[in-house]
Amino acid sequence: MRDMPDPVPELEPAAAELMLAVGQLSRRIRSESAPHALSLSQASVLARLERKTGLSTADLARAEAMKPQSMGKILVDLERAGLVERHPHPSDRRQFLYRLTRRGTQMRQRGSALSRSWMIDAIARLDVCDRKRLIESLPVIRLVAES
Amino acid sequence: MRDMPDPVPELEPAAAELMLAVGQLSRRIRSESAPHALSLSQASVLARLERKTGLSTADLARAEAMKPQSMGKILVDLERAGLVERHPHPSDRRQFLYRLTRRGTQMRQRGSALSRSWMIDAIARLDVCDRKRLIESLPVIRLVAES
DNA sequence: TATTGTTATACTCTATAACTATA
DNA sequence: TATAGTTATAGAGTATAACAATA
Repeated sequence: MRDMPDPVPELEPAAAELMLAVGQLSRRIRSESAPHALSLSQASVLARLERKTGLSTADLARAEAMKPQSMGKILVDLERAGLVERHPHPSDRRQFLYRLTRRGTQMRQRGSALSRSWMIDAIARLDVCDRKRLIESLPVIRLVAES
Repeated sequence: MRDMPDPVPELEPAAAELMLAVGQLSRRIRSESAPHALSLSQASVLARLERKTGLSTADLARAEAMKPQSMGKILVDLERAGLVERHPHPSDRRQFLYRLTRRGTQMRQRGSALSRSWMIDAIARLDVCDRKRLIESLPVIRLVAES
Protein backbone atom coordinates (compact mmCIF):
# COMPACT_ATOMS: atom_id res chain seq x y z
CA MET A 1 0.00 0.00 0.00
CA ARG A 2 1.65 3.19 -1.16
CA ASP A 3 0.12 6.22 0.51
CA MET A 4 2.38 8.54 -1.49
CA PRO A 5 4.04 7.85 -4.81
CA ASP A 6 6.76 10.22 -3.52
CA PRO A 7 9.99 8.56 -4.64
CA VAL A 8 12.94 9.08 -2.26
CA PRO A 9 12.12 12.68 -1.40
CA GLU A 10 15.49 13.32 0.24
CA LEU A 11 17.14 13.18 -3.16
CA GLU A 12 15.36 16.30 -4.41
CA PRO A 13 17.84 18.71 -2.75
CA ALA A 14 20.74 16.74 -4.20
CA ALA A 15 19.25 16.99 -7.68
CA ALA A 16 18.69 20.72 -7.24
CA GLU A 17 22.27 21.19 -6.05
CA LEU A 18 23.61 19.15 -8.94
CA MET A 19 21.72 21.28 -11.46
CA LEU A 20 23.02 24.49 -9.92
CA ALA A 21 26.58 23.18 -9.74
CA VAL A 22 26.51 22.07 -13.36
CA GLY A 23 25.03 25.38 -14.46
CA GLN A 24 27.69 27.41 -12.71
CA LEU A 25 30.54 25.27 -13.92
CA SER A 26 29.36 25.24 -17.53
CA ARG A 27 29.03 29.03 -17.52
CA ARG A 28 32.49 29.32 -16.03
CA ILE A 29 33.88 26.98 -18.69
CA ARG A 30 32.28 29.00 -21.45
CA SER A 31 33.50 32.30 -20.03
CA GLU A 32 37.07 30.96 -19.88
CA SER A 33 37.08 29.26 -23.26
CA ALA A 34 39.52 30.57 -25.84
CA PRO A 35 38.14 32.22 -29.00
CA HIS A 36 38.71 29.31 -31.38
CA ALA A 37 38.65 26.41 -28.93
CA LEU A 38 36.39 23.40 -29.45
CA SER A 39 32.94 23.64 -27.94
CA LEU A 40 31.99 21.17 -25.23
CA SER A 41 29.84 19.32 -27.75
CA GLN A 42 32.59 19.13 -30.33
CA ALA A 43 35.04 17.80 -27.72
CA SER A 44 32.45 15.29 -26.60
CA VAL A 45 32.01 13.98 -30.14
CA LEU A 46 35.77 13.60 -30.60
CA ALA A 47 35.99 11.66 -27.34
CA ARG A 48 33.15 9.41 -28.38
CA LEU A 49 34.67 8.70 -31.79
CA GLU A 50 37.94 7.83 -30.11
CA ARG A 51 36.19 5.27 -27.93
CA LYS A 52 34.13 3.85 -30.80
CA THR A 53 34.84 4.71 -34.41
CA GLY A 54 32.46 4.49 -37.37
CA LEU A 55 29.40 6.13 -35.83
CA SER A 56 26.76 7.88 -37.93
CA THR A 57 25.15 11.27 -37.46
CA ALA A 58 22.09 9.64 -35.95
CA ASP A 59 24.19 7.44 -33.63
CA LEU A 60 26.06 10.45 -32.32
CA ALA A 61 22.90 12.55 -31.98
CA ARG A 62 21.26 9.88 -29.85
CA ALA A 63 24.39 9.43 -27.72
CA GLU A 64 24.70 13.16 -27.08
CA ALA A 65 20.98 13.71 -26.45
CA MET A 66 20.71 16.08 -29.37
CA LYS A 67 18.71 16.33 -32.60
CA PRO A 68 20.31 14.92 -35.78
CA GLN A 69 20.14 18.36 -37.42
CA SER A 70 22.16 19.86 -34.57
CA MET A 71 24.69 17.03 -34.67
CA GLY A 72 24.96 17.49 -38.42
CA LYS A 73 26.21 21.02 -37.96
CA ILE A 74 28.75 19.94 -35.34
CA LEU A 75 30.08 17.27 -37.69
CA VAL A 76 30.31 19.66 -40.64
CA ASP A 77 32.36 22.02 -38.49
CA LEU A 78 34.62 19.22 -37.22
CA GLU A 79 35.13 17.97 -40.77
CA ARG A 80 36.00 21.45 -42.03
CA ALA A 81 38.51 21.72 -39.18
CA GLY A 82 40.08 18.48 -40.41
CA LEU A 83 39.40 16.62 -37.15
CA VAL A 84 36.98 13.98 -38.45
CA GLU A 85 36.33 12.43 -41.84
CA ARG A 86 33.26 10.72 -43.16
CA HIS A 87 32.84 7.66 -45.33
CA PRO A 88 29.78 6.11 -46.91
CA HIS A 89 28.17 3.26 -45.03
CA PRO A 90 29.10 -0.03 -46.76
CA SER A 91 25.51 -1.24 -47.17
CA ASP A 92 23.11 1.58 -46.23
CA ARG A 93 23.49 4.34 -48.75
CA ARG A 94 21.66 6.85 -46.57
CA GLN A 95 24.30 6.86 -43.88
CA PHE A 96 27.77 8.27 -43.44
CA LEU A 97 30.17 6.90 -40.85
CA TYR A 98 32.60 9.20 -39.07
CA ARG A 99 36.08 8.58 -37.72
CA LEU A 100 38.88 10.69 -36.30
CA THR A 101 41.59 11.94 -38.60
CA ARG A 102 45.20 11.89 -37.44
CA ARG A 103 44.80 15.53 -36.56
CA GLY A 104 41.65 14.72 -34.58
CA THR A 105 43.50 12.04 -32.62
CA GLN A 106 46.31 14.47 -31.85
CA MET A 107 43.77 17.05 -30.71
CA ARG A 108 42.32 14.45 -28.35
CA GLN A 109 45.74 13.63 -26.97
CA ARG A 110 47.31 16.98 -26.26
CA GLY A 111 43.81 18.38 -26.23
CA SER A 112 43.22 22.04 -25.89
CA ALA A 113 44.90 21.77 -22.52
CA LEU A 114 45.51 25.48 -22.73
CA SER A 115 41.84 26.29 -22.40
CA ARG A 116 41.63 24.01 -19.38
CA SER A 117 44.57 25.51 -17.54
CA TRP A 118 42.40 27.53 -15.19
CA MET A 119 40.52 24.35 -14.27
CA ILE A 120 43.71 22.36 -13.75
CA ASP A 121 44.90 25.11 -11.43
CA ALA A 122 41.59 25.07 -9.57
CA ILE A 123 41.77 21.31 -9.09
CA ALA A 124 45.39 21.60 -7.99
CA ARG A 125 44.37 24.07 -5.30
CA LEU A 126 41.85 21.63 -3.79
CA ASP A 127 42.97 19.69 -0.75
CA VAL A 128 43.65 15.99 -1.17
CA CYS A 129 40.25 14.87 0.09
CA ASP A 130 38.28 17.21 -2.15
CA ARG A 131 40.36 16.26 -5.15
CA LYS A 132 39.63 12.61 -4.45
CA ARG A 133 35.93 13.35 -4.08
CA LEU A 134 35.87 15.21 -7.38
CA ILE A 135 37.72 12.55 -9.36
CA GLU A 136 35.61 9.72 -7.95
CA SER A 137 32.41 11.55 -8.85
CA LEU A 138 33.20 11.95 -12.54
CA PRO A 139 32.03 8.49 -13.67
CA VAL A 140 28.93 8.90 -11.53
CA ILE A 141 28.04 12.20 -13.18
CA ARG A 142 28.30 10.54 -16.59
CA LEU A 143 26.05 7.75 -15.36
CA VAL A 144 23.42 10.33 -14.44
CA ALA A 145 23.89 12.21 -17.71
CA GLU A 146 23.43 9.05 -19.74
CA SER A 147 20.63 7.57 -17.66
CA MET B 1 64.99 25.22 -8.45
CA ARG B 2 62.07 24.54 -10.72
CA ASP B 3 63.14 22.85 -13.96
CA MET B 4 59.59 22.82 -15.26
CA PRO B 5 56.72 25.14 -14.29
CA ASP B 6 54.50 22.15 -15.22
CA PRO B 7 51.88 22.17 -12.46
CA VAL B 8 50.60 18.70 -11.49
CA PRO B 9 50.35 17.29 -15.02
CA GLU B 10 48.34 14.26 -13.90
CA LEU B 11 45.37 16.54 -13.29
CA GLU B 12 44.94 17.29 -16.99
CA PRO B 13 42.90 14.12 -17.68
CA ALA B 14 40.70 14.88 -14.68
CA ALA B 15 40.03 18.37 -16.00
CA ALA B 16 39.24 16.98 -19.45
CA GLU B 17 36.87 14.43 -17.94
CA LEU B 18 35.17 17.06 -15.82
CA MET B 19 34.58 19.27 -18.84
CA LEU B 20 33.08 16.40 -20.82
CA ALA B 21 30.92 15.28 -17.89
CA VAL B 22 29.59 18.78 -17.32
CA GLY B 23 28.91 19.25 -21.01
CA GLN B 24 26.94 16.06 -21.28
CA LEU B 25 24.95 16.66 -18.15
CA SER B 26 24.08 20.24 -19.07
CA ARG B 27 22.86 19.13 -22.50
CA ARG B 28 20.83 16.39 -20.89
CA ILE B 29 19.32 18.89 -18.46
CA ARG B 30 18.38 21.22 -21.30
CA SER B 31 16.87 18.44 -23.36
CA GLU B 32 14.72 17.36 -20.40
CA SER B 33 13.68 20.83 -19.32
CA ALA B 34 10.00 21.66 -19.49
CA PRO B 35 8.86 24.40 -21.92
CA HIS B 36 8.38 27.16 -19.36
CA ALA B 37 10.81 26.00 -16.69
CA LEU B 38 13.45 28.31 -15.25
CA SER B 39 16.81 28.31 -16.98
CA LEU B 40 19.84 27.16 -15.01
CA SER B 41 20.96 30.77 -14.69
CA GLN B 42 17.58 31.94 -13.45
CA ALA B 43 17.49 29.16 -10.85
CA SER B 44 21.02 30.05 -9.81
CA VAL B 45 20.05 33.67 -9.25
CA LEU B 46 17.05 32.69 -7.13
CA ALA B 47 19.26 30.43 -5.01
CA ARG B 48 21.79 33.20 -4.55
CA LEU B 49 19.14 35.74 -3.54
CA GLU B 50 17.78 33.26 -1.03
CA ARG B 51 21.20 32.94 0.57
CA LYS B 52 21.88 36.69 0.50
CA THR B 53 19.18 39.22 -0.27
CA GLY B 54 19.61 42.78 -1.52
CA LEU B 55 22.14 42.14 -4.27
CA SER B 56 22.47 44.44 -7.28
CA THR B 57 22.68 43.57 -10.96
CA ALA B 58 26.44 44.06 -10.89
CA ASP B 59 26.80 41.94 -7.72
CA LEU B 60 24.89 39.09 -9.30
CA ALA B 61 26.73 39.39 -12.61
CA ARG B 62 30.08 39.10 -10.86
CA ALA B 63 28.91 36.17 -8.74
CA GLU B 64 27.59 34.28 -11.77
CA ALA B 65 30.60 35.07 -13.99
CA MET B 66 28.42 36.89 -16.47
CA LYS B 67 28.25 40.37 -18.02
CA PRO B 68 25.92 42.91 -16.35
CA GLN B 69 23.91 43.24 -19.57
CA SER B 70 23.24 39.49 -19.58
CA MET B 71 22.29 39.50 -15.91
CA GLY B 72 20.01 42.45 -16.56
CA LYS B 73 17.94 40.41 -18.97
CA ILE B 74 17.72 37.51 -16.54
CA LEU B 75 16.50 39.85 -13.81
CA VAL B 76 13.94 41.50 -16.09
CA ASP B 77 12.53 38.07 -16.91
CA LEU B 78 12.49 36.99 -13.25
CA GLU B 79 10.76 40.23 -12.29
CA ARG B 80 8.14 39.83 -15.02
CA ALA B 81 7.53 36.31 -13.74
CA GLY B 82 6.92 37.79 -10.28
CA LEU B 83 9.78 35.86 -8.68
CA VAL B 84 11.98 38.81 -7.70
CA GLU B 85 11.37 42.48 -7.00
CA ARG B 86 13.74 45.39 -7.16
CA HIS B 87 14.10 48.41 -4.92
CA PRO B 88 16.25 51.50 -5.22
CA HIS B 89 19.53 51.47 -3.33
CA PRO B 90 19.16 53.65 -0.20
CA SER B 91 22.17 55.88 -0.93
CA ASP B 92 23.46 55.12 -4.45
CA ARG B 93 20.83 56.21 -6.95
CA ARG B 94 22.44 54.24 -9.78
CA GLN B 95 21.76 50.87 -8.22
CA PHE B 96 18.76 48.63 -7.70
CA LEU B 97 18.74 45.88 -5.10
CA TYR B 98 16.88 42.64 -5.72
CA ARG B 99 15.09 40.30 -3.37
CA LEU B 100 12.85 37.28 -3.70
CA THR B 101 9.10 37.75 -3.71
CA ARG B 102 6.91 35.34 -1.80
CA ARG B 103 6.29 33.55 -5.03
CA GLY B 104 10.04 33.39 -5.65
CA THR B 105 10.59 31.85 -2.24
CA GLN B 106 7.89 29.28 -2.90
CA MET B 107 9.47 28.48 -6.26
CA ARG B 108 12.76 27.88 -4.46
CA GLN B 109 11.13 25.61 -1.91
CA ARG B 110 9.02 23.28 -4.00
CA GLY B 111 11.22 24.23 -6.89
CA SER B 112 10.48 23.03 -10.32
CA ALA B 113 10.96 19.56 -8.88
CA LEU B 114 8.90 18.33 -11.79
CA SER B 115 11.59 19.21 -14.28
CA ARG B 116 14.15 17.46 -12.10
CA SER B 117 12.20 14.22 -11.74
CA TRP B 118 14.26 12.37 -14.33
CA MET B 119 17.42 13.37 -12.43
CA ILE B 120 15.97 12.34 -9.08
CA ASP B 121 15.14 8.96 -10.59
CA ALA B 122 18.64 8.65 -12.02
CA ILE B 123 20.20 9.41 -8.63
CA ALA B 124 17.84 6.96 -6.97
CA ARG B 125 19.02 4.23 -9.33
CA LEU B 126 22.67 4.71 -8.32
CA ASP B 127 24.07 2.30 -5.77
CA VAL B 128 24.76 3.63 -2.29
CA CYS B 129 28.47 4.23 -2.89
CA ASP B 130 27.97 6.14 -6.12
CA ARG B 131 25.22 8.23 -4.59
CA LYS B 132 27.55 9.11 -1.72
CA ARG B 133 30.33 10.01 -4.18
CA LEU B 134 27.99 12.24 -6.14
CA ILE B 135 26.62 14.11 -3.15
CA GLU B 136 30.05 14.63 -1.60
CA SER B 137 31.37 16.05 -4.85
CA LEU B 138 28.78 18.79 -5.20
CA PRO B 139 30.45 21.35 -2.91
CA VAL B 140 33.78 20.58 -4.59
CA ILE B 141 32.36 21.27 -8.04
CA ARG B 142 31.12 24.63 -6.83
CA LEU B 143 34.56 25.38 -5.43
CA VAL B 144 36.04 24.76 -8.86
CA ALA B 145 33.34 26.79 -10.59
CA GLU B 146 33.91 29.75 -8.29
CA SER B 147 37.69 29.54 -8.20
C1' DT C 1 5.91 3.69 -43.85
C1' DA C 2 10.18 4.63 -41.20
C1' DT C 3 14.79 6.34 -41.13
C1' DT C 4 19.00 9.13 -42.69
C1' DG C 5 20.57 13.21 -43.74
C1' DT C 6 19.97 18.24 -45.55
C1' DT C 7 18.31 22.99 -45.71
C1' DA C 8 15.96 26.88 -43.83
C1' DT C 9 14.37 29.23 -39.98
C1' DA C 10 13.80 30.47 -35.10
C1' DC C 11 14.70 30.44 -30.20
C1' DT C 12 17.72 30.76 -25.90
C1' DC C 13 21.65 32.31 -23.66
C1' DT C 14 25.41 35.25 -23.46
C1' DA C 15 28.66 38.74 -25.44
C1' DT C 16 30.14 43.35 -27.40
C1' DA C 17 29.30 48.15 -28.30
C1' DA C 18 27.32 52.57 -27.44
C1' DC C 19 24.71 55.29 -24.44
C1' DT C 20 22.79 57.91 -20.05
C1' DA C 21 22.86 58.80 -15.22
C1' DT C 22 25.19 58.91 -10.99
C1' DA C 23 29.43 58.54 -7.96
C1' DT D 1 37.19 59.19 -14.45
C1' DA D 2 34.85 55.09 -12.95
C1' DT D 3 30.73 52.53 -12.11
C1' DA D 4 25.51 51.07 -12.55
C1' DG D 5 22.26 50.22 -15.55
C1' DT D 6 19.89 50.31 -20.37
C1' DT D 7 19.28 49.46 -25.29
C1' DA D 8 20.63 47.49 -29.63
C1' DT D 9 23.00 44.12 -32.10
C1' DA D 10 25.54 39.80 -32.85
C1' DG D 11 27.20 35.21 -32.02
C1' DA D 12 27.09 30.27 -30.46
C1' DG D 13 24.39 26.32 -29.72
C1' DT D 14 20.35 23.84 -30.30
C1' DA D 15 15.42 23.21 -31.79
C1' DT D 16 11.47 22.74 -35.15
C1' DA D 17 9.68 22.23 -39.80
C1' DA D 18 9.82 20.73 -44.49
C1' DC D 19 12.13 18.07 -47.75
C1' DA D 20 14.73 14.28 -50.68
C1' DA D 21 16.81 9.82 -50.83
C1' DT D 22 16.96 5.26 -49.23
C1' DA D 23 15.43 1.26 -46.39
